[in-house]
Amino acid sequence: MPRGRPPSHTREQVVDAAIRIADAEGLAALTMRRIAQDIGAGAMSLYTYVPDKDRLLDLMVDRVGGELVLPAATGDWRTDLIAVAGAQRKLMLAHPWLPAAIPNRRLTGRNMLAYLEKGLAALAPTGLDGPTKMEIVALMTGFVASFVTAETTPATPQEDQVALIGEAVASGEFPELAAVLAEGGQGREPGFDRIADWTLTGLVTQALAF
Amino acid sequence: MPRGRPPSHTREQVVDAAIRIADAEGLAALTMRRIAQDIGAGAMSLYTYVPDKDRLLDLMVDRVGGELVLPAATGDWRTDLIAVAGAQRKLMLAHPWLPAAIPNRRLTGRNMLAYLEKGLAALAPTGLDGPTKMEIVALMTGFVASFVTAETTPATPQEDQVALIGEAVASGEFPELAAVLAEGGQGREPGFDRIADWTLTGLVTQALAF
DNA sequence: CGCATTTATCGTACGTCGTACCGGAAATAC
DNA sequence: GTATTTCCGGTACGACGTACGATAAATGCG
Repeated sequence: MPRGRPPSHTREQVVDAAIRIADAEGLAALTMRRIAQDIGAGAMSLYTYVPDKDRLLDLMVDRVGGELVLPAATGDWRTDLIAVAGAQRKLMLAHPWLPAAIPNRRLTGRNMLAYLEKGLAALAPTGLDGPTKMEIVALMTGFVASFVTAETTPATPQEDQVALIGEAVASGEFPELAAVLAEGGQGREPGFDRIADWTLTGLVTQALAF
Repeated sequence: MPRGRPPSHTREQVVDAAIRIADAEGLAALTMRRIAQDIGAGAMSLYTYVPDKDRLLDLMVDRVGGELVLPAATGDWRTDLIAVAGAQRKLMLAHPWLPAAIPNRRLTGRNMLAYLEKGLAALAPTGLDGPTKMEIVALMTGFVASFVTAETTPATPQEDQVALIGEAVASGEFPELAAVLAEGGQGREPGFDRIADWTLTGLVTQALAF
């Protein structure tokens, strides 16, 4: 039997509440007091379950990492790799704070290791060496994070930005930019699946050709 | 002649001091009070030159963007694009806070527009449509930022991480990861130039093939 | 010159944050 | 009972961004 006063909550409850808040209101709204309030505890009680806010973020990242669902590997690296990227994007769209929270957190838990494992497994048929496979998985993660960040940031065409671009184009110093803007949206943006295919296929193909 | 009390400093001085601090001590050490102290002013005086800290970050990003130096374009998109990526990496290595500061700041000033222009110019010979070129430049920026972040983060092999990986590998649930680790460093990490070449060449090649 | 006007300076202060500290509460072991 | 262990959470500290407003320093006008 455990000695001492029994805990009123669990680490999981704390992490879940934090994820719920971050999902709904963003990372900026995620404060220790807010989490405590959500689970009906005093602010300082959280420190029974989590050493500090930074570790809590680690735990959040690893926890949502467990939500990654992937179809069974087909053995075709192209298909499998794109599937991993797509699953990751889906995860990041469900948890928009994720791209901002990931950067420095290398391998924070088993779920992140599992993700890495999936990426490596998808690349296994290519026969690439270990460091290259690691690099490609890391690159893929970064790429997906960048894409989703751009995707979820509402494109903010602020007045001052419009003015800036307008006069820049008018100045004639940015001919390529002017051409692209003049062209309008006729080319249509490529979209995630196409971009992911280009990026990953291109990257692996080049690595193999080397 | 301007009326009123003349300013004791300039916006440039404020931005420069901020960059100096961020370069030397990181973004976390960049506080308004610290900047003010550095230039010998009261904290609140800064607000004469800058509306708030967030705009100051915009100004910092755009300012260092002016340091980008590129060799003359050769007309070969592969060479030119890699040159742009390399210059951007150099910039980020000189200002390690840059990758963290860029994310949401779309086109904060003329220097960032100039960077975009360079990227588009490098891609001009490919004949790709506007949106695709824009996407590729954005992807390139994100990729370089990811790479430099990984590069400048001191790889932190913390005890707990080592333990985590150790037991994970021992559990047998991560065969691919185990294989890569067992393989040792024989494959040698590819390095930026190689990676950039693979990524960009692969990406453009795939886009062209479409 | 004096005086109104304009602009910059910056001390004080407020609200918020992460979290150190520590007395009190709640459980078990003896 | 009492000692021991563990968790709870109020209070408080230092740091942050920055609103406010009194004060200072310049010009333009009489």
